[in-house]
Amino acid sequence: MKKNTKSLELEINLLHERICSALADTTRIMILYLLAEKDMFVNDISEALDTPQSTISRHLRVLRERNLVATERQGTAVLYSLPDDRIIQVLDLMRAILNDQIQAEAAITKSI
Amino acid sequence: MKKNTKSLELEINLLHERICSALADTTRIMILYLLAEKDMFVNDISEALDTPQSTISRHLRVLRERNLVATERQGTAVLYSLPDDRIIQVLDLMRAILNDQIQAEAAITKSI
DNA sequence: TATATATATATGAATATACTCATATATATT
DNA sequence: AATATATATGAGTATATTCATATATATATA
Repeated sequence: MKKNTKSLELEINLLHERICSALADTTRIMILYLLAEKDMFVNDISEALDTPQSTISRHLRVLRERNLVATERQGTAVLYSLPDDRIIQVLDLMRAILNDQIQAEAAITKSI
Repeated sequence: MKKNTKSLELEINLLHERICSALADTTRIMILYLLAEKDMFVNDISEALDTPQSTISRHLRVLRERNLVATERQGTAVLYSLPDDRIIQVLDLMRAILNDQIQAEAAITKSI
């Protein structure tokens, strides 16, 4: 009987990789944090991050393809929002780990 | 007075990106889940994943550089372990999101 | 209906990074 | 010397990023 270890299911690991890849970009991380505060249109994000609309549009596409952002048309504009707040929990948890790493490193540097 | 929004600190965002990048690879995700179950030597991981030692070693280096794995020499061998279980929490939370996405999609497909 | 606006999509080009494997060498330990 | 691992290198392949530009589509307004 082959043990169907959760950690070794290839298919879900590939999806998992796709989610992580979506987060592996500073611009997309910033977009997600912006959307955590309020829903925004593409141009709002483009201005907030001082980045061309086509570039933001590509990043949004990556996030949309992985269902990390949702869209809703409002008149001529498309409003972006977060369909699942847990992605912010994920990001915050990583930040907590990061902050601890930085503090641990600072402590080592100080003690030398 | 400039508001120092947590979400827009570039420096930490770059570190954040590096953590996410480290997770954005199926092999590394599998390595982390293996190490969540027990500490392992490089050759153990290499066998478990049926992947050359040099490839595993490169992946471990990526994880080590970001402090996502810790090392401890035991005789001639080097034992790898997880210094911070929260990285598994991060991965599990992503899986939960993924599973909900998959189920939502299945529900839509069924209803058509 | 015609026009303007907002966004998506497509394409090309330049650049960069990452992955894999194979192979070789260096280093630490027994 | 033998073992375990790290490190380095090269090659092939693949993917991602950015920007610029152009076009397509949906909607609102005149």
